[in-house]
Amino acid sequence: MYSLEHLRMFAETVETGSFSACARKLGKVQSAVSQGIASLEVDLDVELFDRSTRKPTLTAQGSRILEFARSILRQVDDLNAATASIHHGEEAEVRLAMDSALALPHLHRIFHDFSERFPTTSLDVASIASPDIGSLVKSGRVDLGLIISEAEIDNEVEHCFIGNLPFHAVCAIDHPLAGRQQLSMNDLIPYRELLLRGSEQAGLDAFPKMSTLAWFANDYRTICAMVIDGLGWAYLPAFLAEDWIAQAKMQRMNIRFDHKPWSPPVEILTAKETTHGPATWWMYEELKSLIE
Amino acid sequence: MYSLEHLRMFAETVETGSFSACARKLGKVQSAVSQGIASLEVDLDVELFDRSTRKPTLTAQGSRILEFARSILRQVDDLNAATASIHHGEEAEVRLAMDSALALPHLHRIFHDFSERFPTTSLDVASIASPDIGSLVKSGRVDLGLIISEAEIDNEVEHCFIGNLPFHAVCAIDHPLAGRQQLSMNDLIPYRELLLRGSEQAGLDAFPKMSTLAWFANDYRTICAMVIDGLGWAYLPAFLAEDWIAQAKMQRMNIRFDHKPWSPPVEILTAKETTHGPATWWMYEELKSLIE
DNA sequence: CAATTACTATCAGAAATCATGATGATATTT
DNA sequence: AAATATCATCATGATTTCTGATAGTAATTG
Repeated sequence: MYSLEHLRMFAETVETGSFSACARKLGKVQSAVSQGIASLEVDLDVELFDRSTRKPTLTAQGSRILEFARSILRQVDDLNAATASIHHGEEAEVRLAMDSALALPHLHRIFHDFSERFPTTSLDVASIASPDIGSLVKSGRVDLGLIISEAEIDNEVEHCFIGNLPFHAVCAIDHPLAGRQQLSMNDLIPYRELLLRGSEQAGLDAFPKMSTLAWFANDYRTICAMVIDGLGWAYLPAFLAEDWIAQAKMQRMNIRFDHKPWSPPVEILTAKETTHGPATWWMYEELKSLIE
Repeated sequence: MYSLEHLRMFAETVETGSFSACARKLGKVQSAVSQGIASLEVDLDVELFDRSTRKPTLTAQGSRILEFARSILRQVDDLNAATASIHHGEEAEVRLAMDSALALPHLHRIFHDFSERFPTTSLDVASIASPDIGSLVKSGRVDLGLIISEAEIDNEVEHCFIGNLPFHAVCAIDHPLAGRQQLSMNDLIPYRELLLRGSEQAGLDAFPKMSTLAWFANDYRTICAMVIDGLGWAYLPAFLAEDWIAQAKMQRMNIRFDHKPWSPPVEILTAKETTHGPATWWMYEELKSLIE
């Protein structure tokens, strides 16, 4: 039966172009490679190289086998990377629950870096409304939570303030409130407000309800779509709203009591008294720089 | 260094639940498996099984490694399938050039069957206008050609007639010719006709040019889009046109001299005096039944 | 409860595999 | 023409793997 060493010899010979060079590279003797390839050829009953020329050249069949051999060796590298990862105490998986309002462009940069730094650790991202995330962290079903803070602080989980996320009040371009200047709270009351609400603690809303009539969704993308459809007005994360404002799909509202964009605090949640591995820790540190 | 046998032992032990069962299945002795797994654990420096219980149970680390091991073994199976394929004389690749007018639904069934019967042989499908295919077959750049016949027969390639493909004359729903009854050839002349034309032999058109003004494309999908856009009328394969007619994007023209759908012959081309492998041969046979 | 069965770990020797270094043949470079 | 580099082959030694025996342990059975 052929072994991984045989496949490695084969691939390396193709790479370097000669048995001798392959042997040097793999720290073996030339005859070892020569015999190794020969025995691989016997095992597979396939002639891999044409030895009639100066340097052994791949046969058509050999190049077909080569693809498979390389593929196997890549997987072996992955396996070795995984064991190295285990030795460094890295987790098999990092589970992150985050509010969809926080899907900032910079987040994708962080995810990308994560994939390079911890290639064998998988990342499980759940997009969940902020109010629901605390209990997930508390129960250990996720490692990290990324939320827009609630009014009260839950002492059973660790909080880390990382900045404020500006929100804009927006409505559709043809909404009755669209053109109006200096809106007061009273002006808003008659119009439907679209709010984020978690599924678990229905009463605990992160945002103040201003209008008498409110509709709820548990995802900012849904709210976004509803605003564009003219179903109501809402506070949306500035980075989300600005895209749509630029496309003239929605419009910022001119509200008298919003001198500056309303910017609720953003926090990372972790369970207390839990030991996290380096990947979770790394992610935690990176998320601290999520906002600007 | 661990070997494929080690990985196989590991995977099989997990599968069967015990070292002994694994040994029976792999035709070894129990102690060989016991030692094999132990040496794998030393090589990786990872404890794969928890031996404290009755039957060895995977550790968390073990299950992480297992995924990689299984993946490697799957690839090894693929490599072995490829060598078996080589031994059966199967080709690494079958190259098919076909007219886009012949992308019948049944063709996908044939491709699917091909992938199951020749899993390690790849298929290269080029969508090329019929007039250009002959020379590709002749020069050996493709193994099989699937064309709508030209008037004259090229004696340097092998022809196999497999049926007739009905064409409908169609135009856009709002085209001037759309509603008219009993169109004669003279009625068509003033309106732009959209024709298929190959890039190589520009003069050799498979279809008669009726209108004074004609536009050309080398792909029926393009012509389809042009008809829908109202750029002209065309003969389209019935199976293609019917989809769009059902969606009221185009309309069949009522032409006096077309009592029945115009149905040019369809042929398979192969190079003369070439030896093809079983995969090409199989494809050839299947394509014979392409047209019902 | 004792006997049986099925399992794993360990060990020493046999068997197989693999690596080494030397040698000869051939092709390329100097 | 000499020097250099390559590959195949071979006998030997090193290493790994397999085997069969033995012993210990947990579950099952009568």
